[in-house]
Amino acid sequence: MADDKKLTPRAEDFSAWYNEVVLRAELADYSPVRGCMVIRPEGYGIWERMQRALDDMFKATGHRNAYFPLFIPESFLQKEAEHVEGFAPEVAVVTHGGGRKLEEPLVIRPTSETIIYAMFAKWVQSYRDLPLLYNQWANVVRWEMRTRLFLRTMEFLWQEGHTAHATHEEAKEETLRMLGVYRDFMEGWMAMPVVTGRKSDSERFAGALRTYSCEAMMQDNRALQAGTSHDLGQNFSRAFDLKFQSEEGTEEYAWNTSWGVSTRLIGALVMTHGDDIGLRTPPLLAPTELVIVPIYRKDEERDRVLQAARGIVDRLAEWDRRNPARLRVHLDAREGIKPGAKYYEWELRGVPLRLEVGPRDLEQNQGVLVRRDTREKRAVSLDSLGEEVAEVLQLMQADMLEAARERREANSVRGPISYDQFRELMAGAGAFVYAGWCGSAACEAEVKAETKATIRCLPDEEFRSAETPTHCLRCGGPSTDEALWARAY
RNA sequence: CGGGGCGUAGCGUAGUCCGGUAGCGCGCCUGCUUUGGGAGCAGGAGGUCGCCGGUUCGAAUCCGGCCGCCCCGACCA
Repeated sequence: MADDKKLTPRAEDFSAWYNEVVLRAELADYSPVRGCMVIRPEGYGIWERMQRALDDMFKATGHRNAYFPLFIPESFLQKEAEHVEGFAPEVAVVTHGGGRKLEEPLVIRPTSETIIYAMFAKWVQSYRDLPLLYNQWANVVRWEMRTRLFLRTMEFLWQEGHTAHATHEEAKEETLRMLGVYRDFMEGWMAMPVVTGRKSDSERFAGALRTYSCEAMMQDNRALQAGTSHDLGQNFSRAFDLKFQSEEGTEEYAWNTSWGVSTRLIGALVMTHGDDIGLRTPPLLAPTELVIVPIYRKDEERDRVLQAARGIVDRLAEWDRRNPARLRVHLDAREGIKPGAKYYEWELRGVPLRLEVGPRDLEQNQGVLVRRDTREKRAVSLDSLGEEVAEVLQLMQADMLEAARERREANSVRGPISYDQFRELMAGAGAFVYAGWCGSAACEAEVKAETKATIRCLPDEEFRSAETPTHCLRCGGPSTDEALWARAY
């Protein structure tokens, strides 16, 4: 960094900027173990708020939490052919325990389908036992070659939903319902717009019939897969003998779904909303929504201002008890640090609102309220502060989503595009390109080899272009699906 | 695992070519003065120069080996 105090600008080096924000906002730090990370309180606080919101949404759609073990017998993984093939290369295996070699090695879960459906098989006999709607909050391990803070680490935190149903119809509904829940969360809580759709076969989850995903655009115009929902068909129920007796008395295999989002979402949040000053946290996910910075010169002023600031905290707490907004307020009463230094620090951390309170303000029974997203300053009366703050926070939440949506649309390309134009675009600024696809894996692979871009998804109807593409982006043959092409993380 | 780069204080680095007292900025500690957008002054703490070995009177610097990290590829939430 040329200037120790400033971040590398996004336009100069997006990756460097991202790392600096994560480290300096104290979201996370590198661990002594290669590829692993420590999530620090600032980052974990965001994760806790994500967890709370998602968990409520899962419960509201009928799911219950459970916990399955970290260790899985190696043989379990072998039972579903595609699943082993997909995960074997990145699985960590425990071969020794208690000073002895294990008879059967244990894999550390890279995902829990196998052990969960093995257990489901024990618990399900009749159609009356279905559906089973489970979720678990857990850590998983995947032996990644190249890692990046939050986006790809060898161990990460996530939730994985696993369900079993009597009919494929019901399982399909569940798969799409949870994709919708993710979308609602990402847009409503993270203020991050996503494109939903189905994955192509080559991007499908190992062992799934169909995979659906939420794809978000980061500020470098690359795509980030933010969440996936899988229709597993009967692949795992057959592998683990998850059968039930139907109403008609016949023996049937259950239909499964699984779906997950991870701490990667914190990385998505940074890359969606961060600016050259630091993080910008959407109010609903901010561990602290409002920071109060007292301003004073002399000792006499300090006592007066701090007392008033504490009064404001109390009044907001009181206001909070009467209103559902649940304001999270912090008073920065540290001495010996100038107000300006505090501003920079809280802006780096992404706290949505700041209230400056000094002697001049108190004379007029007001404070200066500053928005982190627009940095707009406004004097507000201390009498109506609760209402004012709640209102601005709500507005910010909406504005941030809208700003992110506008940015995404400004960097999306629709309509006829030549392959040369496409290559140029992918080599340069990047974009979400909606274009035709002939359905062949070969074309998809060639595009990837030539441009590093992949099919992020075959977008759901509402995201498709008004004019359906007629030709494949790569081969020019007849298009069977409109695809969203982009370089991805 | 293939190609490239780098390991010097908590962080960022100079010094390495050409061997000779290990320096700077930020941060940290103490004191005083400051405090409406990153404070100033004074004093101070902190280093087996990644590790092991060799050459030499003498190695951060030269030589050999090893380890680790970063970037680019193949793999991925």
